[in-house]
Amino acid sequence: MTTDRAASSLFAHRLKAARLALGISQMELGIQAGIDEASASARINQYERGKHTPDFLTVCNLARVLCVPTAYFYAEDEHLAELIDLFGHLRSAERKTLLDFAATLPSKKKGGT
Amino acid sequence: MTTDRAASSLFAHRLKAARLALGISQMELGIQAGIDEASASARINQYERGKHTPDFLTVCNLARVLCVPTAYFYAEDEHLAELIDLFGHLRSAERKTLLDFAATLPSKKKGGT
DNA sequence: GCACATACTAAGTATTCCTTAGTTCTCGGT
DNA sequence: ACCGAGAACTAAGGAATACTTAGTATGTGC
Repeated sequence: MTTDRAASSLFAHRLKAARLALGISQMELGIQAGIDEASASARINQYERGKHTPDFLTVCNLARVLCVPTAYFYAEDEHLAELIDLFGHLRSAERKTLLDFAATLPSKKKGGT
Repeated sequence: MTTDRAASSLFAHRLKAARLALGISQMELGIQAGIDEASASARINQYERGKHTPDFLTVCNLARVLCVPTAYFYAEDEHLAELIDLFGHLRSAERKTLLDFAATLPSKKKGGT
């Protein structure tokens, strides 16, 4: 399993991908996320290179700037990452519809009652 | 918005809920997640009370024990948390089905093409 | 009351992050 | 080729946070 090794780079990878999708610089991302202008560039770079990991509040701010749910950064499964991203762009009614549909699908185990 | 305040307790809340759903003690959860027996109880308690936050690798281990995707702990939206949990119990084929269905739903903005 | 399991906490040590100050890389203009 | 500007990237130390240890509280059955 690559879970251990991937753990340190998963967040970094998703952060960089989301930033490039928006087409802004590391410094700009940091500033818009509320980081001091003097350290924004260094910090975002450290995050994207996997050198350091931000605390949860910072991740929330980054997610807001990048227009993805916070959970997106922690999705190990690629399909799950996409699903979370899509969910973030839905209205309340469609979110409910999606959830209801998911509940109808057969689960792997724990058949329930 | 309660995003800021919730940030510190969101992980704690979801961790406790998932542990209780499994019906194991704080110490047992910690031990099964690979934490030293001597500090497992204290650490899990600190996590559930929002006193401290574990690093990403530890979160992955906790998720494995608790049978939820890692991203589940970071879902701000309650519906999203449920969706992630359901996704975790699906087989590969059903995951794809769910993702395809999500893609058919109308998105909030950025109508795109 | 006692014994045991579980939950919880304070405090010091250990570890990690944030800030600062800078270097390297890339590219467009001349 | 050279220069300048913006972007990416890095080392190192001070600042902040988590982990370990040791112990206290709470609840339950005997």
